[in-house]
Amino acid sequence: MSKHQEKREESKTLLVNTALQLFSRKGYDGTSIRAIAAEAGVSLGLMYNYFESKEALLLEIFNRGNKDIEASFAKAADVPGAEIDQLEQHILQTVHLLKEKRAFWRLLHSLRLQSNVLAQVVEETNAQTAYIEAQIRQNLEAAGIPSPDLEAKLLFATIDGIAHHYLLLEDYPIDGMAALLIQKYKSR
Amino acid sequence: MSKHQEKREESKTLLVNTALQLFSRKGYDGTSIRAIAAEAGVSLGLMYNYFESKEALLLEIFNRGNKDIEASFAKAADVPGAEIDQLEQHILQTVHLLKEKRAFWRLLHSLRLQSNVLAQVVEETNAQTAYIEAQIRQNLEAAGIPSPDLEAKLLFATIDGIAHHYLLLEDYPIDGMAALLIQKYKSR
Amino acid sequence: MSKHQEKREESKTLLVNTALQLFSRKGYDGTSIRAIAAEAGVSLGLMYNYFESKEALLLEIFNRGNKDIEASFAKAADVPGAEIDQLEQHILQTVHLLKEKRAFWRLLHSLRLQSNVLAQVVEETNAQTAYIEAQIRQNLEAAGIPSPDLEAKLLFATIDGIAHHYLLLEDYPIDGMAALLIQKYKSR
Amino acid sequence: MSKHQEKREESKTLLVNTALQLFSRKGYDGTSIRAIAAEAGVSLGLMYNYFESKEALLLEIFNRGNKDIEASFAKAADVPGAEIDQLEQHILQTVHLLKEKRAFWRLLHSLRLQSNVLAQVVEETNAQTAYIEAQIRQNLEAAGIPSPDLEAKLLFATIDGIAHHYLLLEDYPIDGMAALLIQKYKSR
DNA sequence: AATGAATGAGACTTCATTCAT
DNA sequence: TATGAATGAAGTCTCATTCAT
Repeated sequence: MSKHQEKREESKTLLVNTALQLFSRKGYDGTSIRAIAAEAGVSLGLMYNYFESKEALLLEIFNRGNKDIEASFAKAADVPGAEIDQLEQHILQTVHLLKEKRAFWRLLHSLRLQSNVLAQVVEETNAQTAYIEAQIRQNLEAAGIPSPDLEAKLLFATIDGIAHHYLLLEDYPIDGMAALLIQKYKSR
Repeated sequence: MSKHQEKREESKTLLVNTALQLFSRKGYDGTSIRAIAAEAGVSLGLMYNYFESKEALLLEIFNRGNKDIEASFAKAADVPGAEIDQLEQHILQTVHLLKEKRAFWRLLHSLRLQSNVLAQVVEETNAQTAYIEAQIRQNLEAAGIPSPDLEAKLLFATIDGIAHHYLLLEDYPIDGMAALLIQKYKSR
Repeated sequence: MSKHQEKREESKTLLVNTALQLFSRKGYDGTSIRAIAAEAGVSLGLMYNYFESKEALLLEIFNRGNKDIEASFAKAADVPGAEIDQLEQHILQTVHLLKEKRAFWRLLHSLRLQSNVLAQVVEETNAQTAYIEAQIRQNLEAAGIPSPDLEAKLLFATIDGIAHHYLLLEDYPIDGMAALLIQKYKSR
Repeated sequence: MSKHQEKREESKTLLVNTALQLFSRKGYDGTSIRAIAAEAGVSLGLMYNYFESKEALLLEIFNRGNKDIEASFAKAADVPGAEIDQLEQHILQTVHLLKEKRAFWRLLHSLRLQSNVLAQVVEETNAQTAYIEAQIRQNLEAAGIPSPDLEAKLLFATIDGIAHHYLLLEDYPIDGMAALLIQKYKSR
């Protein structure tokens, strides 16, 4: 990669990260391009050298975020083990990601119900979501649990609910919650 | 009630309901006053005869919504029964409310993470939320379940997660989810 | 005058007086029809039964105010006396009117430079103004003062300046100012 | 100064001057941002790149105007001479300023009685006003004139009245007025 | 005559986006 | 590439005025 491309990549990453922080804190509509540029310490117009529009910037945030998630889960999926252990791994992995990418998850959860802003983004995230749910279902099925479909949905909803509360509240005991949830599945 | 007051109340309710539908579908920021007026079939300025601002309109939506919720749960709380039965009642009641006031819940869930628009509204809803969680904890405690605090948080997160998915997706099997959840608590 | 007409006149006067107070305090542009109606304790629409528009109401205020001024000066003009005494009378009369109709004068002075609001009103007041100045000039001329034209303009400007400061400031020593001004003309 | 800063300053000054002309002609409330932009030949939104609000633009007009006045009087104050000559200088200086900055003075006089729009602006101008009056009083006192306080107020009111009439009327003989006024003080 | 609900033009302001430098 | 001045559509809100009751 040339010096030039490196610098380009650096600026892009700076803008993406700055935008993510602001979108997460103030919301997508509540964050202006000007504010992002100011916070990043670059000029207003620079953003348009890298992104076609505000929405394209958001899209890039999601692309990178999704890539991170995928990578994280892909790594976890390679670990062999009993189905229940895989569920445990999934839960712990989710908690880990939530903590590490809190801003991204906040943004995702805050935009999930705003269909106006995000046809394309929601598509992709829904696909990922469906995939995760399918994996959970397979694990439950393999573990011989009855009505694995509803059970998968239930576990998924529970994880999502915990995530949402963690993102919403300060001092949410997410580790305790994860441990309790895992224990419930182990004790069956 | 005078003719004028009747008309007033009618217009207010029309605006509140129209705004709720649009806020729920397009988001608060994505819905303009003009759009609300057009959808309601009234003039642009009418809203300002009844509400001080767009935010005041939102506040009224929440006031009415919170009143509905309170009334619904107050009625349910009177029903005596074993603690587990009360949990069952609470879950069924929540499902009932979700179905009946889908638009309101969508709005609430979509705004929960937007700290910019909502100091006051969030306050009140959080208070209600905390109260519900406390009730769940009491029930769990009375039923002799260990670590009732985390358990309450877990049940609450699960219900919230189910609600969120119901609000997010078409054709979510919420009744099946509720039944499965109830069964889990009954079988302990 | 019929009972009906009396009541009509009463309502009109109430609106005129209320509007005068508010226009004087908050300015013409800063006072809404709604505010006038509220302050007068009548309905918003009532005003339009008596006045064609907000501007027509202002016009009526000026008509009545001008009538008062005219009457006051007409009475004073009848008093015979030396020319200097007539100047004294004029000054004292003006001070008297300023105190008695402070709100009206404030309104007049605040609108005199706003050509946008008031073609018609300014016309009439200017006519009166010219007439008063002419009278002053005649008196000065009769008293044998040189360049009576400029002198009249000067005295007029002085009186107007005193009036303006009286209307602008709290606790302006207008009586002392009048006495000093009179003394200057007497001592010539 | 950079190219950007130059352009910035140019646009700011263009807007300030255009706004001053329009405010002076049509009044502050009677002049819309759209009208200012159109008259200046720029876009509607440009103003907001330089001023926070319409009121901030007005404030800038006053800041620049006050600076001009201060500079003008500061220069005059340095000239030594008898007290009466200083009064003469003050009067001539005022006339000069009135002619040179007619629009600004018209605006000032038209806003002086509108307490609603102007807390901050009026403050500063009042301070300047008080200072000028105090200087007049000192001169009169030094010249041995009795009741210098009232005399200062009288002279100040006279100058203000002349200014007001000059600003109000076309073809006002302000030079003749100034000469006459000066002569009165010289002949004592 | 009196009421006040309803209207809609127009005001101020924001902000994503363009483009000359 | 980087800058930031400039644009103008669109948003919220105000208010004089109309009109059915």
